[in-house]
Amino acid sequence: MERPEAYPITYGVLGLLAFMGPMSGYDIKQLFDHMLSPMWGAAHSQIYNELKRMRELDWVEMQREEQEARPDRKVYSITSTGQAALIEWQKQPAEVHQIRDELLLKVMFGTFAPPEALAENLRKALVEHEMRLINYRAGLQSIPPRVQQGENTRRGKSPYLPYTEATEQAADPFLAQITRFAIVMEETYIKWLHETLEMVEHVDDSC
Amino acid sequence: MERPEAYPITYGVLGLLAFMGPMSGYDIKQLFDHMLSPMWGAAHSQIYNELKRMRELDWVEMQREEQEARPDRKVYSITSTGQAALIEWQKQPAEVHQIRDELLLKVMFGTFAPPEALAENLRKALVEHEMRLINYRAGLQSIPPRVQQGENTRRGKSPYLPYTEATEQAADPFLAQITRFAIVMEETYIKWLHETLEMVEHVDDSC
DNA sequence: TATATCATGTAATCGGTTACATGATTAA
DNA sequence: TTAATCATGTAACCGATTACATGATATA
Repeated sequence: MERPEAYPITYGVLGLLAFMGPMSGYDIKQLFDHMLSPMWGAAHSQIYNELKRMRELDWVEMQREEQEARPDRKVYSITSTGQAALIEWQKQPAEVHQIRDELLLKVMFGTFAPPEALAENLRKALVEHEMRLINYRAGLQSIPPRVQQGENTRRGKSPYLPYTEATEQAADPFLAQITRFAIVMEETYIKWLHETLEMVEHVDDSC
Repeated sequence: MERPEAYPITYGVLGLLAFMGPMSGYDIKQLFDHMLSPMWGAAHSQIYNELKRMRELDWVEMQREEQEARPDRKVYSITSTGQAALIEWQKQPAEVHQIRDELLLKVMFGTFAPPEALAENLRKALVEHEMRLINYRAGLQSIPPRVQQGENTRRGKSPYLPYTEATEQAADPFLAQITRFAIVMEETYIKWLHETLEMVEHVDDSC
């Protein structure tokens, strides 16, 4: 079997360009951190790599935007080839998710942990996940002001959502559903962390 | 800062040796697939790499077990240096979990998906996650018969769990808690998949 | 004064996956 | 007869992270 020329992260960047309209690598990094953090993470260096890859594939094109006293912005937009690639990707089966959570390993081997050390790790995770939950609840939907909606934007160009006043008014239902995912998963995780912390603290007591 | 000489996967293998007693690389791979799948995955090649790494660190030692008509088994056991490393790891802060789920990317950019393609992916994920749930419910606890419990096993060697009849009788509480994690997360995921599938099918109807 | 933001890239490293390699036994 | 299981490893590749590199402006 041939190696694929693109990867999930590639389509993450491509999807953002299709969804939000033309923007720079820097903008994409911001959006990745704000919108895609519950699904996929990326360092800025990787985003620039993917943009390079996609230019070679003719999935995106670049226009230089000159600025005084700052480095020029390179604004990328999706091409029709890119649009087709995005749809093609949607037709392919998705790789099933594999968790890689170090905290779970530490809990699994909790027998070998000083209880206070494990409790400390659980509390740290609680803080982190509660912060995430707050952020998701505050609304992943709100689009950062920097990125303008161009004519390539989802609202005018979606090939599959019918154009009605309802869909025009409402926030994107898929984005809403992703936000919901992030929220319910964080809630479940947090509840479990509380349970686990209680368990660890009880073991601590009985010593 | 220095690069660490070991990684989560390293401690996954080390933890299994501490928890279950001495075993071969092949056994470890089986256990990884059966016990650690909700936390971390590993190819067999990587497990052999980690064993090599840990031998160099003196965290494990190897004894050859000769067999007729089959390749010799190399049985690894944790050393006292390894025990110390495992405890040291528990004292270090854990990296916070980052999700990388391709299906979520596809849902996020669902506007660009032919509805039937997205629905198909959601149904495939439902089957997969429901199978996982069944497996987790059936009991991750049940230890495969191949691996014997040696004297290095958790029940006799846990430095932090007091030796009582209660803990002796009960399954390991940490393992139970991991099983619980796997179950509640799968349940939440599945519920969300149903919701999302319904949404996608309704959009489909309105066309 | 010092950190954060804006803005784009390259280089080095490495964990993790896939493919390659071998070969006997056993169950469908 | 085909595939799975037992059993261990090496080699190639690559996605992803970290560090290196530059430099102006604005805010604390």
